[in-house]
Amino acid sequence: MSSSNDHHPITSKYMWLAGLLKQQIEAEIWQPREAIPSERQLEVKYKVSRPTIRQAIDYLERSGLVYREHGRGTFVSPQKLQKGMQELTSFSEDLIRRGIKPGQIIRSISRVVPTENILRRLEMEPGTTVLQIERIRLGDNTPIGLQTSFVVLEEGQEITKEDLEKSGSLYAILQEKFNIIPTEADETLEVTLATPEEAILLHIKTDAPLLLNERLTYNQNRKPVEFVKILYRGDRYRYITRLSR
Amino acid sequence: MSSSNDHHPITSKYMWLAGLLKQQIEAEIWQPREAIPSERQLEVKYKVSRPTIRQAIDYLERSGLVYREHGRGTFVSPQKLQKGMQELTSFSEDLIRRGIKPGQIIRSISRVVPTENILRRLEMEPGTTVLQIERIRLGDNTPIGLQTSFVVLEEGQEITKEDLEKSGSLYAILQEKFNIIPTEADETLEVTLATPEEAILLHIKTDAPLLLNERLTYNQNRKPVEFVKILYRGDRYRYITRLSR
DNA sequence: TAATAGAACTGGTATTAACCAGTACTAACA
DNA sequence: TGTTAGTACTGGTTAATACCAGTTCTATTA
Repeated sequence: MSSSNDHHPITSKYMWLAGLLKQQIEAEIWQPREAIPSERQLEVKYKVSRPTIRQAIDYLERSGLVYREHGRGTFVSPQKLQKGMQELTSFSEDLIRRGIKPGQIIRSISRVVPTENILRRLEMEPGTTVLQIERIRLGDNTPIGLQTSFVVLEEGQEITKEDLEKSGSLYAILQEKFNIIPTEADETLEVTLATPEEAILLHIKTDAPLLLNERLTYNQNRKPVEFVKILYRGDRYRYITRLSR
Repeated sequence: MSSSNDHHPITSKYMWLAGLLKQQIEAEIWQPREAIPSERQLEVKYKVSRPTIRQAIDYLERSGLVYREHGRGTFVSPQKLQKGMQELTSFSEDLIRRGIKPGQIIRSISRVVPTENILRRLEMEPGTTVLQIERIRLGDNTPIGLQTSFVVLEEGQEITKEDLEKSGSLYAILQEKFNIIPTEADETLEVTLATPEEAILLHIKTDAPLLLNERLTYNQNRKPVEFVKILYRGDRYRYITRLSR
């Protein structure tokens, strides 16, 4: 099971075509709002049938790289570089994207029986254990957040401190070690004030305002994967997301 | 082929099928995680070709109503009622969904020349005017947010105080009066502290923590439609969203 | 000259037909 | 008895073909 391609594994002809077109769009062969070749033209050029062409363009449209106008053509979306911002991201992917160097201090990592509330949210049987990970998140080497994760793992599936220190990204480990792929998440954000303990860890004053981010993550089949609580320093973090309908 | 369906106008056979399946799913004909009939079975039952069946199921899958497993079948997603939470919503749609009665006090509505910063974000020519709307947002009749909207409107396109008071939703007015449909938005959330003026309007103390939500909304073709700033009372509002990749 | 009909493009929908690729169960085999 | 190979399901991919439905421009017409 070799990789050889990260974003668009060539598993099918339409994915190969989509990757090819994506490359050209990113190389700015066409300007934003400029039309790409019509489906009939692509059909001739790449010698594939129109259904396949349309499948490839469907994919690009869903990814937000192009938009279609009936009777006019298919056009390159403006806003280069912002691609994928709507994607479900991990903390480290998120910071890298903004040009900030991510870092972390792992405070603890152990199997625990979570509170009833968390157990219910993770849709688990009473008495089951989850992996709890407590981390201090750094941005350019200064603390910006306190994170506590509760990860649903079978008996025998374990993640070590070394795994986390090497990769930095929990999502990358889940995918590589256990083939668990987070695909959807419900998030809430609200304002809270720092407790004395939190204040010390984040190098701020007690009662300083914090951004509390709670996230429940699901895999492909809507099974809960992880519940996370992150307390961000109000003065050093801004949450960014993209919505669509 | 009667209507009886509001969200999915019957414009095509696959949409008709999708609506039909959606009704059955919502009527809980099949339990969550239970398989719906296979594509070949549906082909016979509804007398449509498999590509059409697949188009309908593609739509349902994107909507999050079902998920597919290669070699096993297509299954009903759990979590009824949460459908559409990932959608781009207006403030009022948002509150209704949570069972809170939305309300508003319109403080001002007028054409203004916005600041350079906002002009740039809305991708407009210098000197152009936008419609500025200042509102106090209410939840169950108490203030929970201060909202300032900057809406891109052509000369002649106007929205009156009466329009807003009647409908309550800016998005509904944009769609009905001018056929402008917001489809995507970039949002940021951060913590700020209340200025004396903001404190008075929101019935809180100066320097109380607030949740600042900025949103830039785009239409189908990625043209900016609206820039909004909303200051929420930290003690009365929790932001909810859904992410997916 | 201005309005209009139509041709020639664009993407959208639908059908037919094969075959590939996972999954799960069963019957034959060692 | 336990393993294995087969088979009959599932969804996934690709093709060839036809026609529908918007958009744009041009050449004809009044």
